[in-house]
Amino acid sequence: MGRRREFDVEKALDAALCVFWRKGYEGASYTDLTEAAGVERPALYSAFGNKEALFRRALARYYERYLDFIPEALELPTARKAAEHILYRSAELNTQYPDHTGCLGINGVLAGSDEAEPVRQTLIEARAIGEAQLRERFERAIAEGDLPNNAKPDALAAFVMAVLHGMAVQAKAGFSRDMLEAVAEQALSTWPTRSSTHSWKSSPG
Amino acid sequence: MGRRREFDVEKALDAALCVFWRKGYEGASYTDLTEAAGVERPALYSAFGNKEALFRRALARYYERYLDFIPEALELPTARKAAEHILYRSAELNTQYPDHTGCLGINGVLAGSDEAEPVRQTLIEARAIGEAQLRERFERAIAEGDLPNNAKPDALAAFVMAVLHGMAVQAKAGFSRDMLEAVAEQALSTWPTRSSTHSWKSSPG
DNA sequence: TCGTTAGCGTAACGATCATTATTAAATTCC
DNA sequence: GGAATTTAATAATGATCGTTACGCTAACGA
Repeated sequence: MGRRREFDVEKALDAALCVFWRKGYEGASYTDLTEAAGVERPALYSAFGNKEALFRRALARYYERYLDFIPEALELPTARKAAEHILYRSAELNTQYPDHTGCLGINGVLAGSDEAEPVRQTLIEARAIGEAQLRERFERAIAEGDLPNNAKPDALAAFVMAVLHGMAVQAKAGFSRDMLEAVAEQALSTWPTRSSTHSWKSSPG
Repeated sequence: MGRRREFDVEKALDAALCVFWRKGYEGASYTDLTEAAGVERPALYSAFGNKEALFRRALARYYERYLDFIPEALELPTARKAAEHILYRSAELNTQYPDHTGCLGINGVLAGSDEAEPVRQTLIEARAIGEAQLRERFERAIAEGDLPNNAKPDALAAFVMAVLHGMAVQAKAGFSRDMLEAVAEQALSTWPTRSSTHSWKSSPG
């Protein structure tokens, strides 16, 4: 009995998911969410509860709709193939939607409101400067013969920076120094293989 | 001429730096900043300008006071030693202050206000679940002989997750899919060396 | 000692935040 | 068809946000 709902709850959730993905949890205002969903404020509240509950619903949907490659990967025959699948599919997911790049989980606490955009740009620039310094150092290393000629200094610098960012996120998640150093050691060492020959040249597809 | 300042501007900046480090840019309210600095609001405004300018000052101070190991590292004789120095010193920096873990630059857009702490915890748990799944998969790989017995599944899983987080941050900074795939490839490949023997067992100190 | 200048501190500004009372409209049951 | 009940939509809630008038106090030059 009673009046029936006029808007599609699933569509509204998808719209909210995209807003959270782009602006993060705190950066997404309820005004943003209602405008994206095309629904008035009390309608969203009655359908999902408060903002936190709505975000949790969006996060769950994100895992089942966009992070489905993780359970896929875990069933691949080798650990190497699993890691490969996750890394490459993540590279795709992080870049395929120009208006909400990155990962919802990270952006949830990494992105912010529009007013903070200048500060975000400053941090992005600072990050890029550090990476450029590292790349130049690696270019010098190639010239000095300290790195092989076929080494790619830009990819190497981007990789080290990625590990740095990853460690920073993990530290905020409570990782100990020992664990972070294990990550660093892994980044610096070769991937463990059964045979001691380690001549993979992986191809994404 | 006129009255001279009663509070130490440097101390106030240090206090603001710690608040930004812990709560991020948007998560740090002016009330938080003034309370940490032990200074009334207009005093902070007159000394630094607005919140954004204060954050930029804090960021500059962070680079010169805490990220001084980066220029240090760039002067080391080999690229490998440079990367090693940066990674291990970063592991230390990210964990040595229990009340403001991680990196100020990342936290600036990753941390948030206290009200969002439950959501942050949810994201941290979701991250940990993904890492645990990966670790279990790698444990199985060792049992199946697909990974060597001396492989450390927890470190390996943490490493892959670190690269994932790093890629997410880089995607938010505008990286293309190709660049992210280069990062993934680097993570999956061995570190390039002059000699084909790659038997580093690095020690942090 | 007096006028000028600048920092201090209270208190308020307008804007926006997430959340909800409240009233009007629509649908089902009796 | 009237009563019950759920949703829609307007508009307001109290709180907090970053920012700033404004009056008071302290220190300097004359």
